[in-house]
Amino acid sequence: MPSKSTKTTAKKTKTTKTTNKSKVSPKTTIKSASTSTVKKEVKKSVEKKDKKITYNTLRGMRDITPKNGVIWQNVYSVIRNVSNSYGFSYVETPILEQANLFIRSIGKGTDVVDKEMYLFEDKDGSKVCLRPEMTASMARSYIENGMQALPQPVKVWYHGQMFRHDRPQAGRFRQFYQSGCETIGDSGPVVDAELISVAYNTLRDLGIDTVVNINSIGTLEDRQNYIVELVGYLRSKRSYLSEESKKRINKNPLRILDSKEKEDIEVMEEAPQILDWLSPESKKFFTDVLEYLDEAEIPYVLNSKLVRGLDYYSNTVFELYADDEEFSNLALGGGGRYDGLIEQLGGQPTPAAGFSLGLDRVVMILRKRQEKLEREGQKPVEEKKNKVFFAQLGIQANKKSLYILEFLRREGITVYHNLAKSSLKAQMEMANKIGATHTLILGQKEVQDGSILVRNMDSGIQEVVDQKKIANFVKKILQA
RNA sequence: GUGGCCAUUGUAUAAUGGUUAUUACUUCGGUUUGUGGUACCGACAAUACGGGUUCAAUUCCCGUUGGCCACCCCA
Repeated sequence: MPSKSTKTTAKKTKTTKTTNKSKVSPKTTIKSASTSTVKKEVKKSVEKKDKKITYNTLRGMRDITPKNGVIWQNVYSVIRNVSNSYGFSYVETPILEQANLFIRSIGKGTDVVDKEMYLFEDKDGSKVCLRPEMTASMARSYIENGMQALPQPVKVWYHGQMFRHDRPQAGRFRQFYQSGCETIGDSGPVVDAELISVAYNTLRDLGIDTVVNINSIGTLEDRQNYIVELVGYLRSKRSYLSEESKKRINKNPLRILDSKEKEDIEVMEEAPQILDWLSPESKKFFTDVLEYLDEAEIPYVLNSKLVRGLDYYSNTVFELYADDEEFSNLALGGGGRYDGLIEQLGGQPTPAAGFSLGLDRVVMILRKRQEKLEREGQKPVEEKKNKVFFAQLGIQANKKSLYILEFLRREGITVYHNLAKSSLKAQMEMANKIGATHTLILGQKEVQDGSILVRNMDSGIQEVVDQKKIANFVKKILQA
């Protein structure tokens, strides 16, 4: 990870440096404004000439490097397995969308739309934006592709980059990765519970135990009634609220519920609870969801202050937090039901629910844990396995190498190699560095014999193996 | 968007208002030709950018950019 700042260095060459020094050397002691300006201008031009232009990632964006690649692939693989086994189909949608899609669905007045969207004009003047989340895109895709004609509900999963112009922070980036599931076309509470179960178990399979925070914000009608009541209460306590929350009374009163300000927390203790304002149907729905969770043995906490910032949610809302003090402030995922969204975006009235996981945060936790283990001297699991390196020597062997590698690959065998190196010594060094337990050596002699030399890197014992039998021989090594 | 801390090679570091900016690791090459781990030799590689103060700035000051962290918000 970038523990240090990115280096955007303009690299001066040595020659530049020396020229600079001599140009600015104190020999020239004549004090005159004009000469010193001239000196500086000369210095500038010399420097600029030799400066290498370097490029770096934009703020809040980052590379996934080979060092972290393994862990990301592992995360993807777990997500794929879990999502597929619950019957979700893989989908993708474009990163660039019409801006209005998000403005209408997420809602004006939310920070995501008002402050954080990567919004710009396309060449034809239309407003487009980098997607800040996936649910609206998926709803659009459902309508546009006529998925109401598919057996309902349509269950999909995805992963991809989202963009929000936020100030970067621990576990927060401007380009961030989300993976999630959406179930569109079924209004049953079991759908909500299943989604929570998928989210919960995905994280559990990755080795992260979580606690589900859950709440119901009812239907739009429930919520409107509640907001009237809440605003009334807040106005009566206005003078006790924080400055920030005073502004929120009109703009976004629900947000005051989860404020972290001391004053606000005190005021909110007496505030009306949304659960008391749910219609009987909403209440029933919520208790049903909870019963499913109980049966599934998924740990959850009722959190009446959980509201979530996107307008399209209705009834169930939830967030998952790591059951680990070190990371307890970061939501690893969240979601909820959004029964009104498809209709709002121009489709048939269609119930739906979904969740997404913040993969950057998941990876961050996994990486920190791995680093901790490494500090304690434990080898990563990967390095404990047997690894095979292939080395070649001489032109004939070198030319034959690609054939052998492909032959082994078809047998499902992974071999590390560096065909660009010619000296055996250099290849042995490399084999050692990557932690190979065995090295296959193909030289002039072996090409003629139709054999391959197999060296055990620990014992140094070498065996001559017939090329025809090499695949099975290597398989045995890798299985051991 | 607001605030705090920070910025020297790929990584981790040392030093200084004034000769060639330290050291280690990594990378690359070598210590004679078909054998790695150790040892030895060598090479590449940095003061984020812009401006100011100064005879002289990597060092002091300001701005910008970026990083870390918190708020806001969210995943």
